[in-house]
Amino acid sequence: MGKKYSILLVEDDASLGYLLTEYLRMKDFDIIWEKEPAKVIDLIQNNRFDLAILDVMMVRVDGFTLAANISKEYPSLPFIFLTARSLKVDVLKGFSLGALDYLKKPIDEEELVVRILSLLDRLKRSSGHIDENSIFNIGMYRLNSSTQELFFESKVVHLTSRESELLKYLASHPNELCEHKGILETLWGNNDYFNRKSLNVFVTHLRKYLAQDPTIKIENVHGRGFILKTNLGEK
Amino acid sequence: MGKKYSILLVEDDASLGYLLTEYLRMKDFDIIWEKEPAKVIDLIQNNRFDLAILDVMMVRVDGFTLAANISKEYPSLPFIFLTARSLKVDVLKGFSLGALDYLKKPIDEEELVVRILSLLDRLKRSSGHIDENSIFNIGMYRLNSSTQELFFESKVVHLTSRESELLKYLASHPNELCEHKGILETLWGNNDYFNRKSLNVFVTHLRKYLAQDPTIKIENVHGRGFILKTNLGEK
DNA sequence: AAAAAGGATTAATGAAAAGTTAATTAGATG
DNA sequence: CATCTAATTAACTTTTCATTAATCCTTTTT
Repeated sequence: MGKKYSILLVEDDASLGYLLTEYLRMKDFDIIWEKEPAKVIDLIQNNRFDLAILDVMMVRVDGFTLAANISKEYPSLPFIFLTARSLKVDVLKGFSLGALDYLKKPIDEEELVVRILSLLDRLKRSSGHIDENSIFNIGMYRLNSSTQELFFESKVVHLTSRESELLKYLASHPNELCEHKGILETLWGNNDYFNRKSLNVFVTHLRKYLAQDPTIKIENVHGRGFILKTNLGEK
Repeated sequence: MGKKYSILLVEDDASLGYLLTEYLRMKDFDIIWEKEPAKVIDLIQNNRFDLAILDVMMVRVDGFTLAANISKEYPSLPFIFLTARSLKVDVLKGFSLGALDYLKKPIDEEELVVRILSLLDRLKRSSGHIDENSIFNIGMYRLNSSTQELFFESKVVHLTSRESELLKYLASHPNELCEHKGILETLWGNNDYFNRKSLNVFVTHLRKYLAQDPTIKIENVHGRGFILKTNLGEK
């Protein structure tokens, strides 16, 4: 399955540190807990982290200074703050340093986890990889792109992989123009005359499958691409 | 001079809505405040937003349901929740619906702004293609230059690429002289006798499309270029 | 006022794009 | 190797749209 996310927790408070470490580990993160801010840069140098969680109020060094150092050396490492200080000026400072979130104590572990996952999933997605979501509602149809099945009322049609990929692509951007280029590069890896011809064939296939719901339609924009329109005729 | 971010605020509480609208507008966001959840989908259809801010507890519809509807039709529109309910289960639900953040009342406006900016700046960076401003209001018409659609009342006209590009160019400089040279070089890449003839043909097309609103008009300035005049007849 | 240049409008043309159906190729499976 | 399946290619039709042409109208210049 998906690889574990790897997280660096910098927290000099023993009980909170222990609690979070255990909880996050239970939630299937790879987590390293460092109590000593001075050792952090070294740690980052020798490991690959997806995210750093920094306490703002630590005894030896404050989290802001630490964050500044980290992002100077490793600007691509995302980080969030954890803090008892919920002074407004601190929140603003946290974000101005480039933090992706700023959580106030008392920390709710579950909330921490969903915030972390929301952040990391989004980062992963934006860094080029396709989203894993496999169920798409398309008008009265439903596509399961991992089984390549298209449901309508009680019937099921098994799509071929190309058909399914194309429909998934369109359904991921409903009511938006999907340019030829984007489609071809995503599905075929390149954009040449013949693949373009292929694309037309698959659009025809999909239109045939989707013909039973008049509120949706694959439209062509001459010379540009296709749009999957939903909600046609709604007021 | 980066482009303004465009934000949809859905909030049925008049005083909070007013406060946030004014504050965000002051902070240089383009903001549309909608009190009526039922009208939201329509608004999204007719505008381009960078972000939606949804109140969770509204009288008619709850924000979660609204969010679910929005992200079904427009999954690429990012949204965050704003709420008095800080029940843990709600926070979790909010994120599970795909929210990018979940802010608890009382809202600190400054914090709201830095969180919004943090989100949007990151989205912009990651999405590669910053959705060029593609919606233009032209009198009673509305152009979506990305899908090449021109809306008037409930009707839609599909423009050709040239028509759409030209109207976009004119609408980007309303009430200003657009010189032949500029138009031709932008749309055709060069400025010769035949392209100029072509330009005239497209101006005629656009005039025909835009004929139903007497408050706008494409005027010619002899020997120089064209002007898209808006607000004609207003005092 | 006549001539010349610019502009508006409509229609004809031709090339490219899209749509469709069918044939072919390639890859898998047994 | 025979069979099946799915992607690609081919062949052909239809549609779309930018360009060009033709004609008439308007503005500017002389």
